Amino acid sequence: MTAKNPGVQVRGSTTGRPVMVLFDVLGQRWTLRILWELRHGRLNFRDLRGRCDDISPTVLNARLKTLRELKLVDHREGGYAYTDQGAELSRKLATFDQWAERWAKTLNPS
Amino acid sequence: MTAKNPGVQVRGSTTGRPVMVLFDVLGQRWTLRILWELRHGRLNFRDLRGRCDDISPTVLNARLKTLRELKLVDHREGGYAYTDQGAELSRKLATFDQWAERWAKTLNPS
DNA sequence: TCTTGACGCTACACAATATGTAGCATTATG
DNA sequence: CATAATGCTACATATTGTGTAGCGTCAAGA
Repeated sequence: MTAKNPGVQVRGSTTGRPVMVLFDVLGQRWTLRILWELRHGRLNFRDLRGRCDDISPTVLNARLKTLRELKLVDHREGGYAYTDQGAELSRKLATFDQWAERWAKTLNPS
Repeated sequence: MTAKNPGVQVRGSTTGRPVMVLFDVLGQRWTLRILWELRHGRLNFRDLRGRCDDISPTVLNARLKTLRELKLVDHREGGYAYTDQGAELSRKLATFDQWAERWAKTLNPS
């Protein structure tokens, strides 16, 4: 499964519509989690892996490769971090946190 | 892999933090797509399947089951549709569309 | 009362992906 | 040199998804 650029056809869609490309990559296991954990700042491979409950390095590497290709994450001295675009996306993901808290309350009013 | 309620421990996380539950389910293949397609209004199983590029019915059913358990989707006469909570979430997803369009332009300035 | 068709699935064999552990190659440090 | 940290890769096993067939229920028409 290779990440495709938006504008190109993608698994599960014949449109190549950018949002489909995004959903395709976010819908892979661990991608959302990785983006979420990078909010802690630039992290090296092993630290990021630790934050992600010791995800298999095979998968972590595959996801990081995709995220780099899609210019959501970069890799420099010191480790992995958001690009500007990735930071924008992560700000969107951050809003899911508050939403999920409210959602959880209505699900488990306990 | 069963969907767990927020507040309960979840695959890939020891916190049970609600946003992790959300990322867990959104990170399964097809979940984002299914939520996206439901923006067309209430759809029956076969129509929804058609919108999702004829996804395997096995997976569609599994995802719908999870989404119903998490009260993001309901199933009534006429088919599947968002709950109020699901509609809130889908509004968040809708903003990804515009974002992805801009992102695509910077990726492929063509 | 017999089709016929729509619908919501389930079964199942096969294919693709993820997991988990080991460990290699490179670089820096003592 | 030896040691340790880092960024991975290899690989066998386990989990998940795919794709096709088709079943059971219901409702409408002949």
